Amino acid sequence: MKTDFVAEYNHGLVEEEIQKNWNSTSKFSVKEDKSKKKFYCLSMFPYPSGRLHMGHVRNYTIGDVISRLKRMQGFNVLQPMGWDSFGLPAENAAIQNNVHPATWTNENIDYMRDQLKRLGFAYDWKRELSTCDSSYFRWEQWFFSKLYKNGLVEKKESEVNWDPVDKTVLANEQVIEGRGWRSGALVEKKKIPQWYVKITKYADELLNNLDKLDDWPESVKTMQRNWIGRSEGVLLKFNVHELEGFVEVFTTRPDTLLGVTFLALSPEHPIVEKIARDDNALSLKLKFWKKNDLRETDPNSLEKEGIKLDIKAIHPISGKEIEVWVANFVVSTYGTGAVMSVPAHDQRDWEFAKKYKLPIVEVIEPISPQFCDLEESAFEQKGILKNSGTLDGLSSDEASKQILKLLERSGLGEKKVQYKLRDWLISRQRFWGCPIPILYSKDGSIQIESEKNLPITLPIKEAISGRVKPLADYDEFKNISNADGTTSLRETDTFDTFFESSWYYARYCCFDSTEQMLDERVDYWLPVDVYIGGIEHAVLHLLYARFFNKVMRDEGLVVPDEPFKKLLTQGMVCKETYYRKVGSKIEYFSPEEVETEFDEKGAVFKAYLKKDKQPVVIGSIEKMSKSKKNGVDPEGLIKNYGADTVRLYTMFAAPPEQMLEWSDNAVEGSFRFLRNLWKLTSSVIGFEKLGQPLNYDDLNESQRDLRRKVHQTIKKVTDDYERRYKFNTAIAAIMELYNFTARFNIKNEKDKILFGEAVCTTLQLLHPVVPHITEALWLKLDIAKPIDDSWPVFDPSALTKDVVEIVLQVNGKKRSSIRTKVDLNNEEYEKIAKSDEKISKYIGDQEIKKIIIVPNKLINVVI
RNA sequence: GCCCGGGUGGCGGAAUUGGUAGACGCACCAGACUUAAAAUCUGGCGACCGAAUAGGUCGUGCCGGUUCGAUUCCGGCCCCGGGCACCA
Repeated sequence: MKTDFVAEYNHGLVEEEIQKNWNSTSKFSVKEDKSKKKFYCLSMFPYPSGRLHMGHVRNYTIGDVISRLKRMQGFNVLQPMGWDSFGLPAENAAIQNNVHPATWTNENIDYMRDQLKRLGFAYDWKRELSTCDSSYFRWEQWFFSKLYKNGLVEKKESEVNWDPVDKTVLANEQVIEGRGWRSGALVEKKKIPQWYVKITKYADELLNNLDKLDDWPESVKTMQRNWIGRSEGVLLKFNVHELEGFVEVFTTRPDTLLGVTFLALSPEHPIVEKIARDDNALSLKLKFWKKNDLRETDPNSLEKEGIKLDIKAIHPISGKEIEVWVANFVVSTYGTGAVMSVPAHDQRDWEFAKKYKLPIVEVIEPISPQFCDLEESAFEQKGILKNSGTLDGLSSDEASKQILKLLERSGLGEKKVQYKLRDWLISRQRFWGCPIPILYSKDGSIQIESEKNLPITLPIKEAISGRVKPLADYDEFKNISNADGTTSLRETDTFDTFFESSWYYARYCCFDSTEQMLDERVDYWLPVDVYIGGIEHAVLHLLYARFFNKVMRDEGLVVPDEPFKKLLTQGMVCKETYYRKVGSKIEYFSPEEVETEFDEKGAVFKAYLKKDKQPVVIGSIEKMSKSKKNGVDPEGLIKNYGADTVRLYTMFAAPPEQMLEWSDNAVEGSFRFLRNLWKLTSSVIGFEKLGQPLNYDDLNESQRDLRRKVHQTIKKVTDDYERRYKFNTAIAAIMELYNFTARFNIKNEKDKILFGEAVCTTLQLLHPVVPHITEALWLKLDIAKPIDDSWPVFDPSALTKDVVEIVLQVNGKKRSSIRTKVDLNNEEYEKIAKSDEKISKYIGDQEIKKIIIVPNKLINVVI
């Protein structure tokens, strides 16, 4: 390094110089190398919203620490970055600011790319991708046509949220209190044909493979299991003479079949809709229920209601006639949209039966005598059959088998596995998305776009006038003239943006392939070794990506069954809030506007606004957000303290999976540490043998202590980074090493050498977290070998001790401690315990029952 | 309601296999330096009793258990965060 550094730590200068060096050598650019072990470290790519927030900084710092460690350990590390650049905010910004979504998006990408570079992440920038580029999404369109040909795609009618003013479908999140979030219009339920991908075909594999994901958090796996929601049961038919047909129901409790006293159909059930056509009263009631949508109301507070239908169903076993009801508590989208009601053994049915005075027949008795009063509630557990004819006395499980056999024989029932998971609705009526490559002929037939016509791009002429409309409004996009003189209509829906993010991890491996979606390079890099991102993607993105991977595997595009070997979900970044209540409204204040007072212990007990000196309420710790005014802009912090300080603090304040509470004071502390590190390292400049192997014979006690501390720290930090992913404790250990080294007295040449070794090791251990300052200092020390060339390895012989401190306990309570030689035998330990002054005082004249010895650690005398 | 997490000083957090609870950092307090302040350095810092830098008692959400010994294991309860939610 040519710059002569001043004695003070100048973060701006250091980071600029070091980054210039990285960029000019494309240091983190990688390619496949079969001679090296690969490591693929991926952080979830951002939506280019405008600027980075602290959540991004945390996410990407975690990834960078892991990547840099693995690089130092000799792995061939791939760490790419890109942009999830299709999506609604661009469309809204476009309409508000009269710019094209692409313009807005690309400006944001440029700004955020600079921010990422300023933070010094070791990305292979040549692989950068943006999902709104046709070079990316053309392969998505190509892959969609594969799915189409394989029957994994279908178009079907479903109910969606429709905004009548904006004339567009809204996602559930965009419906606020029943109104469109932008137009404010009352949202309608509408049935329109939509494209679906049959994720349910992979339900079993998606579920079963979760067991193989040993390095995924249990919570995420549980969430996916619940989302897939597999349950085994029986699908059975109740004949209905009036309809010359039957009602099908799904049950997980066939053992309760003889307790069925009525059927309950959902308000959207086809039979109900059919009857409602000639029944005004019923039709009105259905409309009323629709208005008070069950899905948006607390089920516990919603009163169960129903209407008896004028039809009867025949019990498949007893042959008795039972009533058929429409009931508002039956969900139309699960199972068959109809249930067999067993009021004695299902709480919901019980409540309904009580209200409408329907019969309650007990068919299951508790196994062990336990109090169960059907006047109070239903008995939902398994037990012993009664009132079930020949099945009486059987256990629930045995009875279930028998009933299934009976039903199968009569053709009225069969075994069935039911999932909560539904097929994935992928069409969106939006402009800023990837067009679905489908054509409709005049005769209404559907055709997939031929491969040679891909990519189907968005009409971008509008860039001039800015404002975008739904794709359906662009005639030149929609109307297609075919070679044979006929005309077709193009599909005007675009893909759900989760489509793009479901396969980007694979595309990074062969980012520049113009001929194929994926090529043989994916075999080298996949699967991703560590995937880092927010827990909010636990189900949606992570389930879709797993699904995509399996379909790509079945297409022969990738090899592994699962895309992400380890998943690391980082916690939110939070900060304290301050507010005042003005009437019913809450007004928030940013921490900078607020002054706080401490009590004598240092606890904050009073806060008031700087400008009017009046008190404000100290609120809870919340996720950083604009509305709570508690956000911290990374850019200002980088300017003031440098990227290294920001990186150090975000890693030090909390373990990655936990919530991180932001504290400006503590950031200052991290900066202080780096400044001190700069000073300490400066004192080593010009020392001999820096970064060289040393001779460790004939060390005195204090030299051995220093060396032991160095090697203990290497051991702990390696384990914390690599196995435990606990960067906070790794940094704490390095700080301890720093404190130890700084207090070390240099008295001779050998001291100097060991001191130098300690400082160099500190820099190496810290390098993944704060790469700029450590590399700058390393260069300043003029060590030939690059800092990131190797990872220090601990020397077990350095850890040995001659003397240890032993804790002396009486009845498990610490009473004394003593320094002894290591590895004494039991008699010696006992002797030590008995001869200790304090211990003998506690023993007095009492009898010693036993002595427990943990070698080199603890002696416990039990009296 | 169900399913996951979690509860440790003034605060963020540590204690990895049951073995010295509070590492590391922040805040706070005191001292040094300074005309003064900031910065920096040194020391203190769980609570209580105590003149104490002597000694002791209590202490990891609450109640109980196992153990020589429990923040850690078991049973019951309370609170907080997150997810799902009339899923038959």
